[in-house]
Amino acid sequence: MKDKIKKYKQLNIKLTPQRLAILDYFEGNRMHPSVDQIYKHVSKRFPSMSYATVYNVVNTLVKHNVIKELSIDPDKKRFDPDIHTHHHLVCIKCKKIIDIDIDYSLHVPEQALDGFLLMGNNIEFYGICADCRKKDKN
Amino acid sequence: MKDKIKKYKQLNIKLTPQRLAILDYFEGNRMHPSVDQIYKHVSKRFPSMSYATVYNVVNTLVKHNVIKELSIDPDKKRFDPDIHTHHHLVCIKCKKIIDIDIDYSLHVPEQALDGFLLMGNNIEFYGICADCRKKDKN
DNA sequence: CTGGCTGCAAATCTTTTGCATCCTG
DNA sequence: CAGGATGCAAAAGATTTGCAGCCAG
Repeated sequence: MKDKIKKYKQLNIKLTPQRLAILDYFEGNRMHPSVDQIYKHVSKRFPSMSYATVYNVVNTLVKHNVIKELSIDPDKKRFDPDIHTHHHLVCIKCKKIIDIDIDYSLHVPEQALDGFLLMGNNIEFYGICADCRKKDKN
Repeated sequence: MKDKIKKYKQLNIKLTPQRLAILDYFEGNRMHPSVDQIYKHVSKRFPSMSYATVYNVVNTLVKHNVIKELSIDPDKKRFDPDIHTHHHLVCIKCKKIIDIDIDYSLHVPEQALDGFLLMGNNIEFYGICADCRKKDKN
């Protein structure tokens, strides 16, 4: 508990109860939630929470590099509390996003870059998750 | 010209002037436009064109596998008339999207898949494009 | 001729903004 | 105590929908 607070303090942002609730929700959360999901979850214990605050908080956290904004779902932004480089399996049926922790070092030839300064890459593997495959069989 | 019509007829969709105008705009277009850009371009020659029609048409084309919806830009959907598997360089400054035609065969170990049925992957290389690098130097 | 398409307006959803009030540091 | 954060409502964008009239096949 104390550790958590200490960890959050390093972020150099004001720690309000709302922010702590959202940080707690992200803690160890592997579901890459949308603002909507964050709001629904956090507002249970925090009925006064507003969408604007959720947006404010996630935007702040993105700016401070605590979470990452994902553009995997074209319909709404989703957020990833794991900021170290990794990739994703994306289910095209239920839109579940699963972390995948393999390091691929992809080379792009100079000629293809044509002056582009390469800084990194995101790999999105798509397909159908185990759950959806099970459902299909029914 | 005839070829184009013939090609479009294979799509098995009604060919309206609006659809032809949008298909023409996509023809050989490498800029991965958003609905907004499509509307602005096509409505020049087609002042009666409405946003709803652009949305209808691109959704139809996506369903018929003529174009691909990209989720690279979290703020708006963008569309790619090149449906064969390829990847992208994405400029984090101007959001320009550049095609990259290298085939990477990425293996994911069974154990990481854990029942996930893998169907393909998209790789998004991010960085800063030549144009933006030039501008920065000024 | 007929079903599907267009165009318009309204509705919906996501995200942002303005502002008064509140509270952390 | 001050500056930044919250909460609310309103605004701004993106996208969808309902529906009457139109037109490609």
